[in-house]
Amino acid sequence: MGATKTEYFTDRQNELAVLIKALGHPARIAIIDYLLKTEKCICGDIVNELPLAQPTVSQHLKELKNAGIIKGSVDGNAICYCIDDEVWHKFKGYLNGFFNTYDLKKNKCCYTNIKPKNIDL
Amino acid sequence: MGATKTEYFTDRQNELAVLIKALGHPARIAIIDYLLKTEKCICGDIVNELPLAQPTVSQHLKELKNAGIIKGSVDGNAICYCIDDEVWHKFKGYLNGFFNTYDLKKNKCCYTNIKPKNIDL
DNA sequence: TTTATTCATTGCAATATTACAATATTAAAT
DNA sequence: ATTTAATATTGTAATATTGCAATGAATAAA
Repeated sequence: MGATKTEYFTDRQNELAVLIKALGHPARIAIIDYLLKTEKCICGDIVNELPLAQPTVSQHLKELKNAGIIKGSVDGNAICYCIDDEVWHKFKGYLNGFFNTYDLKKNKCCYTNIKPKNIDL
Repeated sequence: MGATKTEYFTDRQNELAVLIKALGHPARIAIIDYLLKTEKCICGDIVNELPLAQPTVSQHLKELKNAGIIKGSVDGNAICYCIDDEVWHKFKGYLNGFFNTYDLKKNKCCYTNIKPKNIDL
């Protein structure tokens, strides 16, 4: 035990979980924030921007890269990291499916619609 | 060391990371999938739907509840879980900010635009 | 009031994540 | 060739997550 049982879930569920999980840390949100707001996607700039040591940032970049969300290219002495267009749009599509489904459903939940007298936990 | 340094990040980065992290597991994606597709949001139905033992599902439900994504109400002998409308929309708003920013940016990344001759890692 | 039923909690083992110092690697500059 | 600069990797400690059997708590049914 201890390891996620990915074999029991659908490909979509696993793929989406990998992408979402990779974003599920404030440092990695901060990295994406930075890549979205600046033209400078050099690793050293990201390291300077974040309040973490260089190896820690490198590790977070690696996780984002493993999930496919960012990609890196050699730029002389430095590494340039940027968002992977294809993966980003796939990710966006998955999430749109999620959130649009909810809108269609119009929150027909038992708490608000079926059992109004129930006690909130 | 070992624990996330939340104090160094913005409230938005931390809040978003908590929401995203809570979704970052295929079982929890599956739970939300189920809540989105059915009217029956009874805990036991979720347990039957998932390929995991009851205590494990209970724990996943607890994590989604702790993050605020779902809420539960007592329904006699059972517990009814459903998506929290307010949190869900806040979540959606955060994510829209993310993905719309990228569209505006039009992927002006060093790899594709600035340094076309670089080698992909 | 027993006896089910439903769900949560506890306790535990396995595994994964987070963080960083120290070190390695690679390319640029001298 | 040596040194410098940028980034990755390794090793390690602390912490968190995943999963489940066993047990507990609360309500419903008998």
